[in-house]
Amino acid sequence: MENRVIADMLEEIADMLSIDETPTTRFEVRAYKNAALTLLSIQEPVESVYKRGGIKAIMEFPGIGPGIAGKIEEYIKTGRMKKYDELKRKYPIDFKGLLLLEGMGAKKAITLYKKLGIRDLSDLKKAVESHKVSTIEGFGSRSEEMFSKSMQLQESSRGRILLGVALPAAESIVHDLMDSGTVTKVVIAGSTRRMKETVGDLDILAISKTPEKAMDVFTSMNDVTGIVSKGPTRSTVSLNIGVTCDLRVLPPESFGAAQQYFIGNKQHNIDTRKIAIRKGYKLNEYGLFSKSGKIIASEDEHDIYAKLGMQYVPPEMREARGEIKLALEHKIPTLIDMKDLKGDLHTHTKETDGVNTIDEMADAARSIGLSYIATTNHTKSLKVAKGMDDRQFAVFMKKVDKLNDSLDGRFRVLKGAECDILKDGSLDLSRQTIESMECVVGSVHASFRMPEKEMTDRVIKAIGSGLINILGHPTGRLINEREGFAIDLDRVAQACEDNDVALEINSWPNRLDLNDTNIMLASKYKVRFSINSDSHSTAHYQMLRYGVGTARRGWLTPERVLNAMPLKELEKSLKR
DNA sequence: GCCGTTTTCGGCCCGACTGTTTTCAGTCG
Repeated sequence: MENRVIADMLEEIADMLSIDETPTTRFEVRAYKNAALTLLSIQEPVESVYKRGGIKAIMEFPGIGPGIAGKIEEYIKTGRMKKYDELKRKYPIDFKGLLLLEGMGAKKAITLYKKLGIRDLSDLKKAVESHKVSTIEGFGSRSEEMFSKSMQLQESSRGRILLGVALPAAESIVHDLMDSGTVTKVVIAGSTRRMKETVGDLDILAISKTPEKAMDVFTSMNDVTGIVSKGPTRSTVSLNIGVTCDLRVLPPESFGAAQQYFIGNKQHNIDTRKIAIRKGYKLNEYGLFSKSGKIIASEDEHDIYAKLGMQYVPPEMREARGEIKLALEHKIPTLIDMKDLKGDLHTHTKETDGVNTIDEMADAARSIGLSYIATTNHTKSLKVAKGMDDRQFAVFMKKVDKLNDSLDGRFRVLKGAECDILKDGSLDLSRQTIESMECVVGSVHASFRMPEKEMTDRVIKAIGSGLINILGHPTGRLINEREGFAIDLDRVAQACEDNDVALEINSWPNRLDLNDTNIMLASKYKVRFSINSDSHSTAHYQMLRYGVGTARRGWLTPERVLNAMPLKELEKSLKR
């Protein structure tokens, strides 16, 4: 059972309690919401926490006390939660679906249910189409329009877009604004800035002497499909990629505070504000203020953290996963950065399903500042990708030798393969072929649907073979397309530690596998990680930044990253 | 309902915008 299930129930309890608001329920509502947030942020299923340490162990988590822990226990034991059921009988509403809509909160949802019997999105759609919603007190034609627009947007985008779509889009907006000369400073904020794997909307912050003109540029960009709202300080547009984008124009003196505030995430901000309060300050999006209202810091984010006695927190870490404590202790690690990458250990060529020659791949890698790559074509069982057999690899490796000779030490191509880990855990090439290679990625590409134990045993057998250097895309998930396969990552990471095998962070925006939380989980073991592009063309190297972003979200330092090593050191490390 | 470097009672993050009002509730980030 996923923690999300229980978190959703707690969230709904909060929604339903919020309707009969009294001074006491107001904070009860907040307590349930906080507990839901906590559940979403913990990696271990709360069910196994409970099995291990009972109700006491659940109460260890912040925001979960005896009341809510008791309800979680009840749900784990009986599959029901009395309080939830009682409230739900009173309000049989699909809060989760309805509250995704712009301008819809719990109170409006309940009003719509009481007056019109609306329980879910399809009810609401009918009511909006027949203009019944605007007959209700407190709702007007604008509300109707907004709900209608929001439902359409949701249908077309189904929520969130990939970072690989969001970041280039945000960068292009930044570029357009700078180019127009209407802004003097502009930055990306929000989950895009935190390099979250999916993004629900874009946030851009700017300083402008001519806000109206900046907003004109913003709302008339090519990619804009509609204007949701437009004002001098804030405008929102819909983009053709299926999400909305906010532009906020800010006074220069509060640009730092605004960044701190709009980069988020929400819980990180709340925690930071609490630190401010403890110090007798007040923190908001305009600055850090003393009790008397004197500005302590505001122009520069770094100053704000410093004045709070904290180390600067890189945006990718701002997820309320313990970074606040580290910042207070001045123990924020120096995270891996793009410039730390010396090479790329997972690339393909036209011999299999790539589009470029090995010469072109090497050349492109060198031109972005890398000093080596491993060429890792697919193996024979992956027929769709024209996987190669032992004989074909022998021929190809001669070509690589020749290329390396001609490069004369200016760049190095390591011979390798992305070798399929077959159903029984054996490898898709002969031992002899693999032993003649320098860097081998082992990957699961078929028979995904195995029970967890079987899959874990399969992968661990490959790790223990002493023949692979890197476990490729370890969970096999495809964001918004396919769940990862069932695998016990603790056991896999332990096996990697024992056999000196690195775990891949695959940089494809629809993979990002391992993801941030799995990186944190695996980091408990003495394993290295390899941030690879899995390039199938020279253009794909640019995806490395998504892998690096994900590694930073997982708090990785360069020392833990295999391909942050200089070539000499790497070669030693790859010896099997 | 949760929580404790002013604590086991009395607080709980905060400001702005929107639509619908005529002074504000609800929603959002």
